Amino acid sequence: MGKCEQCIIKQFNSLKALTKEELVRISGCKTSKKIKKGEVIFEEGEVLNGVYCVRDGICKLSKLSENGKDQIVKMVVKGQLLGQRSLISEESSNLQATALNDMEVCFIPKSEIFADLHNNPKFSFEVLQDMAHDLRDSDDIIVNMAQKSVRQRLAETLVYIHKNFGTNPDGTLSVLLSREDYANIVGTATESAIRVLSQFKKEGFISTVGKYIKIEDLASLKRVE
Amino acid sequence: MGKCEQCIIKQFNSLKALTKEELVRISGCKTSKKIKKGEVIFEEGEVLNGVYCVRDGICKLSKLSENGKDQIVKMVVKGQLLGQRSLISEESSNLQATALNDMEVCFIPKSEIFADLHNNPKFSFEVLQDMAHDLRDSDDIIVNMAQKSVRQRLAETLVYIHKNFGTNPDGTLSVLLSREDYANIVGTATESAIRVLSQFKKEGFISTVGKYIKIEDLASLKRVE
DNA sequence: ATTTTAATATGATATATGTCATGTTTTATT
DNA sequence: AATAAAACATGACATATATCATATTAAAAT
Repeated sequence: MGKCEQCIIKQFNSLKALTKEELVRISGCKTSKKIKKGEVIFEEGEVLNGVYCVRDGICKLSKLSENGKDQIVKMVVKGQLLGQRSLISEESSNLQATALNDMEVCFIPKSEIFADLHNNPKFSFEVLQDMAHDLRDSDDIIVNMAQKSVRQRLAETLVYIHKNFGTNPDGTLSVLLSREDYANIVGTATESAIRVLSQFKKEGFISTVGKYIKIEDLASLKRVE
Repeated sequence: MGKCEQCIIKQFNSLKALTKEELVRISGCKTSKKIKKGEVIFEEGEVLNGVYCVRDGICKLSKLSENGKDQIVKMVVKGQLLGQRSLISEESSNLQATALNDMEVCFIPKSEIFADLHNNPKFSFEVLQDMAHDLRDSDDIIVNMAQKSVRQRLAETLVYIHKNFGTNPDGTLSVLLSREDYANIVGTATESAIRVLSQFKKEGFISTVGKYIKIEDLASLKRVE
């Protein structure tokens, strides 16, 4: 099992603020885990006893609505921490985490994180900044949900995924989502998401390579009204 | 001007984690301010040089959407801190704060807050918990926006205001919002908000006393489908 | 007190989106 | 390879909500 002190992944999250000694200590009690595509990492209502540091892959965070739909609230990729919010508020998780492709994560027990949060102000400030950033993102999502059309939201989702999660060598979006996933991000019916994507295809904004989506006209997608 | 060490308000927010000495120091450089109903406390894009501790009154945090509507994302009341997210991320504010009634706030300079965030882990943990809580709320709002009807969202808004901001002696909601405000919370057209509120009145779920709304049947409002 | 302005209310209609049905294609399973 | 099961696609129609128009009422301003 790899050592946290030497792991590059930590550069991308708050763990970078830890000292060498703290990392060695954490390294000693962390557990690595492989998670298969589609597997649930934790469920809504589950009590988390630590955080996950995502070494590879991507997952979705969703919340079941009363109408039976599973609204996707956020996606967490390689480099990011997973479960920090629930850990800090010491409540059970309000979201379910599901792997969107094969993942590799390290689980760090709560006690270790808490120790560092209380002893290393640099670390807790990093976590604070992280959450402040998430909060800003949430505000934007709320405004989009409330004020924009499905067409606009879907266009923005594609642009967001392109920008943040990148593309494969052939230019297709590296994250593979089902039409239902797209619907659950945007907050619409699966059929509506399908229709809008078909429309984007007709308009030449996107193309599809098998199940993968390729953005053909980013500028137009950004301009969608 | 009152002293922070003796102020009861701090019991309701993260400032309670500060030591007596820290409070005395903050007390020395804070400034009190009265804000009239309708006044803007800070604008979207404005750089905040500190946080506000709300001693009295209530304000709305909103974000202007491209379609010209001003989506209300959160309300901040007496006892809470205002502007902490922007302060921590060291970005300009992504939201505008507007007083919903006459307010009394204390402004605490950024340097003081930062000093304590870096030196008092109890304090920074309190702020962390605060933000974790806000994040959870945001998740819920996103799901509601995405999956519930205007009628449901408006019913929930009334229940939320009733529960969190309380009532006047005559039972009316103590927070006075225009129909436009309700529309901007729920993310709908003003006319739609008016229609739904009229409907609630017809159904006997609420009544109105002048501009004030009184909840007559909380159970039914909670059950609105 | 009168006028002006803003807020609330309601009808008529347009539009976006949801729902249901059905067909096709792709992916899994035997 | 054949079958079953998902995922994707599209039409027809229902419904929620937005928009525009126009009253009515309440609050400000003169």
